[in-house]
Amino acid sequence: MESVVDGNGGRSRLVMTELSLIKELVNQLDVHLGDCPDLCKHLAAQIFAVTERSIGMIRSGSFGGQKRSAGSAGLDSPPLSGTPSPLSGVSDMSFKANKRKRVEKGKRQVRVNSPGGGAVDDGFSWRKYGQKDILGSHNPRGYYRCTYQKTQGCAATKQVQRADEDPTLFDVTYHGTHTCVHKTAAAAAANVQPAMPNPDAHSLLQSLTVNTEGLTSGPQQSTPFSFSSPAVSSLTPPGHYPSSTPSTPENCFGQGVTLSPPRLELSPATSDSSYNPMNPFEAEWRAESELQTMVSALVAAASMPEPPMEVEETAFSLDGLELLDFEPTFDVSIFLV
DNA sequence: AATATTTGACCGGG
DNA sequence: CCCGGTCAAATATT
Repeated sequence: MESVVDGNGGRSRLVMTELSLIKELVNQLDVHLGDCPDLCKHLAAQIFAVTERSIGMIRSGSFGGQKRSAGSAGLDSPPLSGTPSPLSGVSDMSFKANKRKRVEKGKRQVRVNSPGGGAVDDGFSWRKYGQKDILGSHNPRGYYRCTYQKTQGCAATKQVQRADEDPTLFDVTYHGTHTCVHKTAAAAAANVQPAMPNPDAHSLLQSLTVNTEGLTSGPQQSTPFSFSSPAVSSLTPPGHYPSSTPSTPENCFGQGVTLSPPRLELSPATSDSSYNPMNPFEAEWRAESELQTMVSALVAAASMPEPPMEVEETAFSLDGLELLDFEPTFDVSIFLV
């Protein structure tokens, strides 16, 4: 690493402050989980808001002085189009000691275990729109988009592919963020006033470990993070967009979801040689995106009557921001009952 | 009838 | 031209 010529460090520090705040809020939430549901909800909402704000800070740019795409900032769909995927598992080499995995921006890859061997339900409703045989893989890859893409302009997408080795395992890659509002979840979040916060929320909280070390000194790579213009445009009903304050997060989790610590596995043998340093801001953004997702899960857990949500542990790490191999891969096991 | 899946065509990037 | 991703017509499901 070279000397960290700041310029972004300031903003980084800001974001870190935000993260610290989140941490603190989580602590409070943890403390009050037992007694006051309302307060908990409030705290959760606050956490969500702060997270959002941080994301906004990162996204609104003004890195090194220039602001990028200020107007179209409302959209939170990462580059959906225009970014191919070098991420494909490819190759038979299973889990080599390949540290840095190349995952495109805005993607979250997880490995899902579906004992039933069948459809994997992650709480969202998807609509399949394609299937492809993938080079080097024995099983085809399924392409899904959010059911509400048409009606709500939700740009979330996922790809599901059965693992070669174990047919009960699925590699799921999520793209984009849900902007839709699942009825059931929405109803739950709106009405349900759980007299007693479900215990699972507590464990979720405990595991919500935000590791901010390494975030301190901002990297110097000053390439402005430019968001390619979202492709949602026309689908999005104007006037109704969670541009800054999504009062109803996409906490549509309903089924049992188990988050386990990030694990390095399955690496695309893509020419790692000439890797282009992933934009550190992008790393931040993605990191926070993960956070947001978890917070959403938290909110969901806190407001749902009796979710079968089991949480083992979730380690969330923000370090590696200066490194290129930031690895936001989560391991998710979904239990269908 | 409306909605979801299947499947080959199509398209764009590398 | 190959490959991964998406479209869309045909088909299946409800």
